[in-house]
Amino acid sequence: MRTTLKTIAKATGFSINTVSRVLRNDTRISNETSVLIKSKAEELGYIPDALASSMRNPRTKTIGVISADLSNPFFSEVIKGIEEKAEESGYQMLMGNNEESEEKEKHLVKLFLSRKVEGFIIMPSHGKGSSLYDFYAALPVPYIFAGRYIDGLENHSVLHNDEEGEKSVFEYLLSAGHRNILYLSGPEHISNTFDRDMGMRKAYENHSIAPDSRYIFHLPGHPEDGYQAVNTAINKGLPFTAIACFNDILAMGAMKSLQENDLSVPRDVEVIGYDNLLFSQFMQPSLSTVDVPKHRLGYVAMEILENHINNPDLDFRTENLPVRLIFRDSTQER
Amino acid sequence: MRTTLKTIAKATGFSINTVSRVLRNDTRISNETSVLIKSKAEELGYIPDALASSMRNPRTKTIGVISADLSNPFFSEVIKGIEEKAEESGYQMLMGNNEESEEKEKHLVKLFLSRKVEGFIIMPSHGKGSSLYDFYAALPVPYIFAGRYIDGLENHSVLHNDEEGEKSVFEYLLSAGHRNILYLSGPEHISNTFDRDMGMRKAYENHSIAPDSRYIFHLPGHPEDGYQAVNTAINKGLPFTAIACFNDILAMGAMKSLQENDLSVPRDVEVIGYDNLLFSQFMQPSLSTVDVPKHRLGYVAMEILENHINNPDLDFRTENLPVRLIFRDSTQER
DNA sequence: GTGAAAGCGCTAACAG
DNA sequence: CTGTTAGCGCTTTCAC
Repeated sequence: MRTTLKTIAKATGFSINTVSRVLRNDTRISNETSVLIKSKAEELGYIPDALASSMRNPRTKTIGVISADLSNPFFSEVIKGIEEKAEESGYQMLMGNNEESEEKEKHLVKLFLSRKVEGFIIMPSHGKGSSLYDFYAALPVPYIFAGRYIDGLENHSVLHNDEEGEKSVFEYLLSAGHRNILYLSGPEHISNTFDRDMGMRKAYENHSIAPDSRYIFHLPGHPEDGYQAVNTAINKGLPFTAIACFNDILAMGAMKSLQENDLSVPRDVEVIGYDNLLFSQFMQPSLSTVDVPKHRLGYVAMEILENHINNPDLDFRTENLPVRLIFRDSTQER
Repeated sequence: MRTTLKTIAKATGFSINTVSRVLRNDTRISNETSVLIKSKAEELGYIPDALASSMRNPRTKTIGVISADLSNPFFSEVIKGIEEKAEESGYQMLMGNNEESEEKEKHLVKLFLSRKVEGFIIMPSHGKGSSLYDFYAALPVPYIFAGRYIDGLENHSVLHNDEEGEKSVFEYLLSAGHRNILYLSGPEHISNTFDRDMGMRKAYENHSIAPDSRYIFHLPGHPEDGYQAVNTAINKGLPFTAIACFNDILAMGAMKSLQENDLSVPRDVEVIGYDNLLFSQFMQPSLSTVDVPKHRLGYVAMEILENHINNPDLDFRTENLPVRLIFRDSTQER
């Protein structure tokens, strides 16, 4: 039989209640009693039943974290940030993977709700034209979207200024004189793609140039996609002198294609990634990229969530973290 | 007020019990009743309280997953494998990070136990000379160590044949004629380092050569460590023609140093990594490495854990997954 | 087929 | 300072 408060109560002669109070460090308990009960609890290997406790005390100290893909290094950095703050605040994480499916995401949220999580941090699978607007709007607990947003629920998001980030990339490339820039963009159903495309367009506008749609690829974002896209461009005879990528992983694939085609980076082609993943500084040549504060994104999301948990009436508002273009060896400028 | 079984019972005129039965798809319920109650539950937005349910029904369908570092791409692949099988089996994951500390690990295990997890998958922070032997040996639920083991609890582990893996690396290098091989090994407190060092030694033995301790570095395993170690070797004037690394991340740093020192890979120096992380095939030159079945490791660990949860009397036994040396462009052989 | 009653382990409210 | 009582939401046992 598992040791419960009852076991300890019987063993010490006190009431269950007193034992409970001692173990929660409640006031108004004599020191002797406290010491006695605590040592007995230790002796019996008492493990509190957090589930039973949550039945009376609604604070489960648990949050739900749902990401698109646990194995993606971008998300895992974010999750680490979440974990760090959660741990500091005494929260535990229930984790799941939406596998880029809205159905799966909804299912997980329900499951976690059933487990009485006090709030959610979600990296939603779909943002633009999400079918989950109503679902989220009706959620009984606070929720924060990290790194992405859902149309109409922008105020629940912590973002990293995607528009500015991509704009700075194209400002650099256009100012450097490039006129044939391959743009390996992201999947169209997420907000990041939308915002970065917007940044790209604004940069073109500033230079009074119309972007050429033949140069824009919307890709899932894996290394092979970048590799294929660049191969395709080369085979089609599409001339280009620069490549802007939606993420470092695409850039990795793109560089591979360039190398195989004997195009030198940055002499023949300048390449810029996005995200600043750890490995990007170790590539050959090292990758110029937009630094996204991944760890901080997660940390801040948890900070905000906790704030909302503790202050249910607080209004939600969008938080937008700054990004920064970092020059390394894959660009002329350094 | 939250919708409970009671709410639905009141609304339909049935007893709480009947409602509970219907919602659990228990037998002996008339079809009419079932349909009526289910539609009412849907209408009222009923969310089952999994915590209350667990009080009577000990199956919480939750496991605890503790890893050394969520942001490490190796672990995140493993975790994805765990997640996949867990999801298939209807399990949820409570996740935490031991930050390479045994104290933190123990604390997390207790916390999760309190949450009534049915079992654990752990990537322990320390293996050789762990102080947690007694603690684990007394755990009231099944537990599996993934990728590492703790002395004396080897039978609780799913491993990837570390000794064989490193042996194959050194067999290749020694057979290719290398006699000055830099070995950037891992931290001494984990089992992987111990086993791989053993593999290295056996390979040397096969060739009747004594390994030179000046060539062996035990490092934490970050890119900077590899970078520094190779710089140090070069500055000391230590001659070498090959580098074997404990992981791809170290290899990444090592290659950077080589490139800065105008040493050509693989012409001047052959480099071999370990783990076969995604990015290793996209490095320049692409990295020869030992492929570790990371995803499978997690998947199998969860399979085994589930088996033990369902069959408490089952004996634990070590599972050892095969690894394979993959030749790419950082070695002469391809 | 359905209901009444008991109880999982804990905490809160009240009493003394 | 400590004990008694009630009840969180659910499932189980035993009736009918």
